Amino acid sequence: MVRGKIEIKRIENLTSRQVTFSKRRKGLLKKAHELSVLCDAQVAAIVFSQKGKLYDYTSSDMQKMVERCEIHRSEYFHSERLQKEQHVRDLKNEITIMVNSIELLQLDIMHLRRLMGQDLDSCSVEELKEMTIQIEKGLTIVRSRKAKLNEDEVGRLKAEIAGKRELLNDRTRLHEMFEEKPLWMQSRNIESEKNAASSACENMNISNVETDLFLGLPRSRV
Amino acid sequence: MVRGKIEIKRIENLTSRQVTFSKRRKGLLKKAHELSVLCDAQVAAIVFSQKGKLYDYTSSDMQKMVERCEIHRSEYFHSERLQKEQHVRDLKNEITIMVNSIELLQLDIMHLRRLMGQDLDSCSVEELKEMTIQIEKGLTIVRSRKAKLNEDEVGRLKAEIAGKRELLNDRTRLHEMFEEKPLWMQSRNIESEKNAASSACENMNISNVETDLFLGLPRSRV
DNA sequence: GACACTATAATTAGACG
DNA sequence: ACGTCTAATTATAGTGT
Repeated sequence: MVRGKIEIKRIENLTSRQVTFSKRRKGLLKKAHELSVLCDAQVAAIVFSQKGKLYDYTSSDMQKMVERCEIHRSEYFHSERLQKEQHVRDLKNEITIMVNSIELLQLDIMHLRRLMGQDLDSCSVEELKEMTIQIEKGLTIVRSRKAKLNEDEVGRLKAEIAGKRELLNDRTRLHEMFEEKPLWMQSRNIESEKNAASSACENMNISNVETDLFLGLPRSRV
Repeated sequence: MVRGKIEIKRIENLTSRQVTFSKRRKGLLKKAHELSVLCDAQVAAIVFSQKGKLYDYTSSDMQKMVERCEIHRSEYFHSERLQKEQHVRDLKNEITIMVNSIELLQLDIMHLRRLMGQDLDSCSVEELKEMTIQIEKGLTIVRSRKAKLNEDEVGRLKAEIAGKRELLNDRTRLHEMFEEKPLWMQSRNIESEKNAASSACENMNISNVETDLFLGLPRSRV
């Protein structure tokens, strides 16, 4: 066999292959380095042995570039991650706050429902006593509010009637001044005045009765 | 100048540098290929020209490895991302449900609060009338519940007293049978019986009065 | 495995087209 | 920008230590 020349195909002899690997690997990395220096280029040469061991050359620019890329990627990844984690934390906080709100509201409702006569099984006599007082207070307030609204309405109606009566008086005086009193006018006016007065009285009585009733016994209203 | 030998440092002449880049680059990639074939190794050689153009060689194993790595990474990234997005969606759904719950609870509370006499300004006379009826129903239920508890208590106490009295009678009879009646025993027992009876009576009276009052006028209790 | 030696193959600088 | 030629350099297969 002529010393030197070989075919480019897998070397079957293990020792020979390992030796060649060592020599040529060194040569490759050297050439990669020479190329990057001579020509000012970015060069990377990476070799894994069959056993998985790594041998490599990377020009400084290449290394910087790869590093920068990695840093960028990991920084972006990291910041995106942090942002999302913060978002999740915010949502969980919101949920916690809501759970608390709901619990408070439910307590509130439970209390109010009991005041309306629901779920009284767990209440003691003392609690029931306290609740009765609270309900009565509420009832008093609702009733007085209703009474006030009714009184306001009565006042408004009275004022309306008073206004009409005055208008009527003015008209009558006007007719007297001109001594023009046709029968129909006289009788009609007196009649309407009577009606207005009595209906106002009726209204007043009704509202008074109602007001009295609101402050009195509930049963007596039926 | 001796033809051939050069120093390993940046070639200043542009043309010369470009020529050398071309020749040596080709040589490097060829050597990378030869190494991978001869020694059955995974080899990658990557070169960027100054203009940013890429020239590379990667042995097939290397390429597969890199591809597999990328696929794995992107699959993992994708699945992680999907999982997190689903989590965020779940949290948002939870919040929506809670917001709805809170709104419903608040409506409930608003109604119940009005029944307890708060925020009545916006209520019409008709609404107030309806509310009064509701409150009275609630009040009746709370009162009858309280009355029932009190009656139960009274029943329990009466039974207790009856039991004690019987026991006392038994003992007295026993003493009569043996004609042993020391003064201290007789007096003490009668006294305790009296106390028990009177306190039970007191309780009964109070509960009767209270029950009557609850069904009567609120004002009359003050 | 690593190193040294050496004959020979392979690469390539410089020049020219 | 690329191919060719040529002399000289460099890399390395085979061998031995």
